[in-house]
Amino acid sequence: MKRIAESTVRRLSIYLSFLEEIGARGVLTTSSDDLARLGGTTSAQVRKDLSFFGSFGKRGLGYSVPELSSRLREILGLGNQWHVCIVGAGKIGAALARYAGFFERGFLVTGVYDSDPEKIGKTSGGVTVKDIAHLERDIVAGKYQIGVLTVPAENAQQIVDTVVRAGLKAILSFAPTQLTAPPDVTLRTVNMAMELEGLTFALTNRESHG
Amino acid sequence: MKRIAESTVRRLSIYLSFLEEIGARGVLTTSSDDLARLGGTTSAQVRKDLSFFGSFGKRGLGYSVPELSSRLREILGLGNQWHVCIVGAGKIGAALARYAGFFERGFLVTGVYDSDPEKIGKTSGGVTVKDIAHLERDIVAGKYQIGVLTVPAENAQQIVDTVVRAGLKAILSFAPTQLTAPPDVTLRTVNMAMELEGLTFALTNRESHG
DNA sequence: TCTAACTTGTGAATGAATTCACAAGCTCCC
DNA sequence: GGGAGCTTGTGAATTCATTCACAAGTTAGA
Repeated sequence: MKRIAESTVRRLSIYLSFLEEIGARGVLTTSSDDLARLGGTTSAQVRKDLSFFGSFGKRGLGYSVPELSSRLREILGLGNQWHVCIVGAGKIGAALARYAGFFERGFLVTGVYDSDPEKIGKTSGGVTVKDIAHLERDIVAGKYQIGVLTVPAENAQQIVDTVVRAGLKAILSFAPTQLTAPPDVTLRTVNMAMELEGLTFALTNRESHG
Repeated sequence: MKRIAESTVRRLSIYLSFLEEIGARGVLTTSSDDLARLGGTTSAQVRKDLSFFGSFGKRGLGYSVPELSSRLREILGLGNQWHVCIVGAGKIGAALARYAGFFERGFLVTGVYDSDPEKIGKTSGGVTVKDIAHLERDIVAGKYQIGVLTVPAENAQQIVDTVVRAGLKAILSFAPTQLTAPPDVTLRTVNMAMELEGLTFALTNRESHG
């Protein structure tokens, strides 16, 4: 398969959530134009994005909402359930652990880890907090496919190294620092400071803003 | 000024945080090569990114850490303090409100709003939760330059419309839905579901992963 | 069956971002 | 002062992503 751009995958997510929304309202058919309007893009872009994976529409008619939803879920790997561990039982970790949206999409938060003895053994978002000393062992045992890191910037790289060594291949980090992982590991970082700086940059430099 | 790509701005943020880190350790000089290694990019990319804004280095020698830090802070608009309101006093809103990293970078969370009477009047992250009915008035009064939205997907677009009407020009949303705003408003969305789907896509389709 | 009205799927064209490659400039040391 | 050794800044080349434009396929109705 040809390499797919990250931007394409992001748009597929957007299309899917739109499809699920209109599907729930009973809409049976849609068009690349509809999908584009909601996703803030163009119909050509929608068709090109989908064309990387096959042809799912009918010329003259458009796309079947249930069918395209199901194909997109499959492409995005949402067919099966994924076991997620959260590392760092702070406020954000707790908020994520109990976030219902995850569950709906097939993500099961089945473990929360922390190093603070004060937190270990207590519950966070319906899950008992485990000692981070057991994290590596649990990953090796195959308990998780995805790790979400909500730890301070100082510890983040070391934890990435640990979970990677244990065999985890997918990591989502909320630590405000740049991290590195081997190429066979997918690592995404959400950095709030960076997002805010994107805003202040725009606020400061908008003599001519598109 | 030429239009600057969002990816460039993101990298500037990375460079800055690296510069501040080594600056705190007393390092006085660095090179595009150092900056590249930490930022996960190339030295040519670093120099190109900086070249959009001027020339800050000395050939043969590199960059002065304090000087480049200060120029980047200026470019990113971090010279002045920014007043931030958080809309939605749930778990994530509370976590953000008390996040110290914001303060260090010059972001002051001076207002938290919610529509739930149970929450109004209580404190969240050191700030008293205000009635969302007052939000528009407070923005019009110039209390905030940046809004952070941690509200359910269903309400998000309506709140965007409200704060935009009130004159806010910079919005960071954590709602798991696609939002639209006029072109003179900078809107960034962090969508956890989308990030996780990026991971499951990679996990599912990695017969050949670069 | 034939035509009109649509909408997809996709090569080709364009546009944007990254990488290359090297001249220009700075420092150090003899 | 002059050469060696670095590192920047930047046009040119390349790679990657988006948009264009239209042939091909589908439906509906006469």
